[in-house]
Amino acid sequence: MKPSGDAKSAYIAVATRRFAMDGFHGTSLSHLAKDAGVSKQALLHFFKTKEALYAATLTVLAERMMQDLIACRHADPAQWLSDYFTSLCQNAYADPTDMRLVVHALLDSDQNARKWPLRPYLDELIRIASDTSGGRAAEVSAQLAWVSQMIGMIQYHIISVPTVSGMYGADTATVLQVEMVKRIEHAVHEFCSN
Amino acid sequence: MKPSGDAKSAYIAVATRRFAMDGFHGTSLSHLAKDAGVSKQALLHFFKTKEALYAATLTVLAERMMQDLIACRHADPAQWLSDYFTSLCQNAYADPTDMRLVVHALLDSDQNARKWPLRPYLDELIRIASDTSGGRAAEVSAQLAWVSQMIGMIQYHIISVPTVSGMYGADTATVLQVEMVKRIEHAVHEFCSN
DNA sequence: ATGCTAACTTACCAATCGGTAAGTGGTCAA
DNA sequence: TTGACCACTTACCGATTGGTAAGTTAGCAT
Repeated sequence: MKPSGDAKSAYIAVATRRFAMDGFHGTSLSHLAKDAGVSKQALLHFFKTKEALYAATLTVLAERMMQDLIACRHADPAQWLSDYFTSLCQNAYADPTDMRLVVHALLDSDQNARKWPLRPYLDELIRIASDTSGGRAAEVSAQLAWVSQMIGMIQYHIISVPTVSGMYGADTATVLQVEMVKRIEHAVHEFCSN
Repeated sequence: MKPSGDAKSAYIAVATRRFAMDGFHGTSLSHLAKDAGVSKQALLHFFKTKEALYAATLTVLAERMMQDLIACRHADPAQWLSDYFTSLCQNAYADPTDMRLVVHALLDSDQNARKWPLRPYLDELIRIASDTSGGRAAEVSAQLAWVSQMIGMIQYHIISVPTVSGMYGADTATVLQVEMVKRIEHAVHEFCSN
C-alpha cells in the first residue's frame, strides 16, 4: 500500500495545476481524476467534497508562498523585499500556476464563506515592510497598501502574459517582464527611503 | 414587439454582471435567463452559443472602457492619464463589475481562440503615454509596460477589496483605496517627468 | 386579409456534474 | 488465521448543463 500522505499531496498537486488553469467552476472531479490517473472516488476518499479539495490546495499554496518568502530572508529588510519580489516575479514568469491560483481565489465570490489562508503571508510581508527605514513611521494599513500594490502589480503582470504575448508578440512580453523587475527594484528602493 | 436592440443589450448587461461575478464556467444560461426574466432560448435566439454571448459582453466592455477613457480627454496628456486612472479607480471601487470581467477574461485559458477586444483601448493608452514629456523618448513596449503596470495595479486592487475587507476590515480597505489614488497621482507624475 | 419575419416559448435531448453506496484487494497487528 | 483498516474501484444517482426542434405570438409591409 502506498503511504497515504504521498497520494494525497499528489492529488493536491494535480488539483493545484487544474484549478489554477481553469478555476474552481471550470474544473471537474472527472478531469482531476483523469489527470491523477485514478478514479473520481479516489479523490473523494481523501477530500469529502470538491470544495474541500479546493480549500486544501489553497492551504498548501499559502504554505508554499510563506516558505518562498522566508527562503529569501535577509538581514536588511529592504534587500529581503527586493530579493523576494524579484524572485517571485521571475519564478512566476516561468510557472504562473501559483499566481493564477491566487487570482482565481480572489475572484471567487463565495470567498467569504472560506477562510483565507494567505493572511499570515501578508502579515509577514507587512512586518518586513515595517522594519524598513521608510516604513517605520507609517501605520500598518499604509504598509499593507504598499505591499498589496506590489503583489497586485506582479500577479496581474503574470496572468496577463499570455494575452500580452498574443496581442503584441512574445518579444514585447519579455520586455514587460524586464520592465517589471526594474520597477520592483525601483519601488522597493523608493519605499525604503521616503 | 420590443425593439430588438434593447432586448439584446439588456441581455448583455445581465450577462456582464453574471460573468463578472462568477466567471464563464460559473455562469449558466439558465441563471442568465432567470436574471433576465426570459427563457433560456431567448438568449440563444440572439447569441448562438454561450461563448458568443460571452464574446459579446467582452466587446461591449471594451467599447465602454474606451469611451470612459475618451471622456477624460485633456489637452495635457499627463492630466488626462491622471484623471482617467483616478476616475477608473473610484468608479470601479463603487462598481467592480467591469474590472472583474477583465480579470476573468485574462484568466480564461482558451483566450487564444478568442480575439481580444481591448487592444484598441490599450493602444490608445499607449498613445497618450507617448505624448507625455516623459514618454517621448522611450520605445512603445516600454510605454506598454508602464500602462499595464498601472492598469494591473488598479484592477488587482479592485478585485481584492472584498478579501482585504474580510481579512483586515472595511476601514482598512478604505485606506487602501485612498492610498491607491495617491499612488496613481504619484506614478503619473513620476512617469511624465523622468 | 395574408404572408413574412422577429422574438420568443415549451418540450426535449445526450452529456456531464458532484456525490452516495457497496464492494474489492492488499497490508498489518494480534 | 483472522479481522480491522485503508486506498481505491465499479455502479449508480438525481440534478443540471449547453444546445436542438418545433411550435406560438405579435407586428408590419403588401
